[in-house]
Amino acid sequence: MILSREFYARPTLDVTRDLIGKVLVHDTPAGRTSGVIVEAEAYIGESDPACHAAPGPTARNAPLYGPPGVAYVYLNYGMHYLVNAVTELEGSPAAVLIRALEPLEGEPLMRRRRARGTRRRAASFDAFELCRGPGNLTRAMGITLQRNEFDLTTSALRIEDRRIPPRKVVWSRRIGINVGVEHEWRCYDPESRAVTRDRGEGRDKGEGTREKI
DNA sequence: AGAATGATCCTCT
DNA sequence: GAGGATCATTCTC
Repeated sequence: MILSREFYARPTLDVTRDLIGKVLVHDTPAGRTSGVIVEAEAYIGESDPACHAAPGPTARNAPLYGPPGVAYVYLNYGMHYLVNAVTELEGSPAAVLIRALEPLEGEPLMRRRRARGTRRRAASFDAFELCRGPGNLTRAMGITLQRNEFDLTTSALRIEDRRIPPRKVVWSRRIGINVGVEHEWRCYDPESRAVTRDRGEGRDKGEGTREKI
């Protein structure tokens, strides 16, 4: 079942949490790829300095101001496409960045896309490595700027509820930003091997989850 | 363990 | 013309 527009027309943090366990699907001439969302981040409004809407409306961030349930895709660092799902009502700029997936369909195609242009062989990729990180998952799924503003409720790029058993979720600070770091708006399944490894801030908690190999 | 680096290009001032 | 919601690898301490 494809997620409805109403699903996205809610507070962004609710949508972020509820997207964990849903399935991102992309159909292309090369075939279908899909994966279970296990990590996502919320970017909320012009008052969130890390949100692309922070400077006010521009040509690039226009989709954020549009209706919910639409894809916002943009190029980051000159080489990575990042995909977001626009949330909340039209005129209220907010979105959820999809950060990691567990591959479901089209894993061989994902391997080929990830290996393309590199020295690595397609077979050398670990399954959980294919869609770990927002730039990696768009590469594996063949998502480019061309998909910007696509309707996630009807198009070849969509998010479905496939009744995957509920995932455990935890919240943390967002990754890869220097402003708005105080918000714990990153939501992920701590037991998924596809989740981005936590670099950056040292852990000050007594929760010594320092992993050894 | 943490910092630096390079690939690479669209968007806004 | 500067600066990114990155990633993997290579450095330095």
